Amino acid sequence: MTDLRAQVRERVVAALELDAAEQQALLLQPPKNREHGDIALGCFALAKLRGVAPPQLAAELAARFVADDTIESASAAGPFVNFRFHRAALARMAVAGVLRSESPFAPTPPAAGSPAIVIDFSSPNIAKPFHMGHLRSTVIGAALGRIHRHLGNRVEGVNHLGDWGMPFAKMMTAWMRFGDEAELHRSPMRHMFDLYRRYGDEAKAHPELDDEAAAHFRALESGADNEERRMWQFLRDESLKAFQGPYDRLGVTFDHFTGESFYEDRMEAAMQRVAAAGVLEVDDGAEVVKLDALGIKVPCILRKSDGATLYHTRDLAAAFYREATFRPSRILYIVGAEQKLHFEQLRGVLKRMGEPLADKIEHVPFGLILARNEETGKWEKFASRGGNAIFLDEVLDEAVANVRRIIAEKNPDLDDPDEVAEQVGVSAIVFNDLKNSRIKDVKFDWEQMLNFDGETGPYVQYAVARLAGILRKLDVDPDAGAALCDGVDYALLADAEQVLLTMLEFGDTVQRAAEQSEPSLVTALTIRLAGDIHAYLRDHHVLRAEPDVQRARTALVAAARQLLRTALGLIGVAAPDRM
RNA sequence: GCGCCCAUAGCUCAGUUGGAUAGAGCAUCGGAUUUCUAAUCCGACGGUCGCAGGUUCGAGUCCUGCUGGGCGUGCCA
Repeated sequence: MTDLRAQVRERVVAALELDAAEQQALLLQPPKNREHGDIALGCFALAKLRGVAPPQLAAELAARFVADDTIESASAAGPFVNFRFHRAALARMAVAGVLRSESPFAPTPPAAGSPAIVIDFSSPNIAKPFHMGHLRSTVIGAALGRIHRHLGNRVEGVNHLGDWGMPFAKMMTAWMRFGDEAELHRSPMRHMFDLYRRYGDEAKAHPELDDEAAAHFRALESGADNEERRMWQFLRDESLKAFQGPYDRLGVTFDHFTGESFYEDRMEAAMQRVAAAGVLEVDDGAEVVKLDALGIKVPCILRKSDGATLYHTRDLAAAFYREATFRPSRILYIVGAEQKLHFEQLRGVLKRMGEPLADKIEHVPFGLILARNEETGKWEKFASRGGNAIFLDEVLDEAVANVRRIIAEKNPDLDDPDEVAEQVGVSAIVFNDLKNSRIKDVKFDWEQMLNFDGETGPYVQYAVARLAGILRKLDVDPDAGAALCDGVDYALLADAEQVLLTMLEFGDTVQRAAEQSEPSLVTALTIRLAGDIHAYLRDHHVLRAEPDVQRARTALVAAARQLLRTALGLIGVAAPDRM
């Protein structure tokens, strides 16, 4: 609620002549019960600083406050002061703010020379199909990228592909042992997935396969132009081609496709830096950095006893590279919560080296995707090897097909049902993933995922479609923007205060989403705004309204549609005007 | 064993540096459509916020212990 807060804050600071410390303690919040006012100040912290009782300070502030043409009143209620805005001012801030593309409703242009936010996300392992497990990192990272760009930050989105190391070496081993040339060229990803499962089965009985894989990895890392290298290149190319499908459907793009292999010739320099800092030790033949002093019991291994590099080695080289190339203020790693230790170790190594870079490393963890075990009824982690990995395309197709059925039933005359079904279906899956706090596990439930009633993507999209429908009937260009503000009497929108107040929370919400790396805050706001709109439209007709009222409501409808589209856009959800 | 995360309505979840009477959706039940898209709206039902202490004027929120579930725990990523 950037605008409301700022205005009240300014007035309170002036009324009470607050010093810097007191201003820090000034906490403005929307009241739980909106009948109290539009924004409230709990006087507890402030009163403590001044050594007076909170109700007394509240009363004093309310008495000193002078109403103006923006803030209508300030009234004390016990230890709280409730501020109320003139309804016209509220409407003007929200509706004109949106339609005139003012901050924070429109993207802020990036400031010259501002530091970058690097976002390491998606990062699937090559030679494996893109499955549900990859969805979370992909949509959370993409949403955070858009949110930061909206705020005017420079963003470098990096797909840190798993195209190096043992997982890949295992795939290569499977290929050399069980691969079928014709099959590979006919359906590369399918064949690779079969090989992957076969390796898993065979390795149980024959652990020596892992030794073979390790040998293949050493051969690849030797840099020689050999069979391993040719295989690596082929599988990498095929995988990237295959991944492009899901990325296109999700509308996700990257600035860089620098996978682990990119750091092949940068790891040596990174190792030398660690050695030069004097923190590298040899333990059981491996080169490690001990982190006990930082409270991390497990040392960070940077080179195996057989000389091969590891995940940590590449992440360290990547951190150095990104620092030098992008000059970032933050490097966000959108990686599952189960890898928390990995990033603590990475930070730990940098800390022990005395690198300020350590504080820029931010692991943004998220919960697992769980499947229901039909026998026990309990939620369990997906066993990707057990063959119950669900391909993303499969889920998207199912959602789209379901939308297609609903369209046939509810809106059979729609011009482009397949296109709309794709938009709505894919969005439903993305929306569902970004709905809850990212740290929560996502329970993969077909029934719930395909139910489009209530707090879902289609619910919010439907609000946009209703709003667009009204503008269409009015013969108003939905994107007319500022022109729609002409001659509007904002006082006539007093009955839309719930919608307006929610709209005014947008700026603060986006800000918090960026700070906390929590896109679900934006998702939740779209649900609330859509709900407010749906409720408002029930009792407030636009087409049948008197001319003055119609003009004001038209502006409101256009602004609400535009803001919903902006907010949905941030989380990667498209909003068609008809559905 | 140790470390970390989670626990709020039957289910899935919100709850903003601790603040006013703990809120939604799903499910169930009841109602609203000659009126801008009923993928909607309105209402009802539903809570010892896992348990026990503690800090505080005030705790779902902070601290300690416990219980239950999950994840992780040197040569995988």
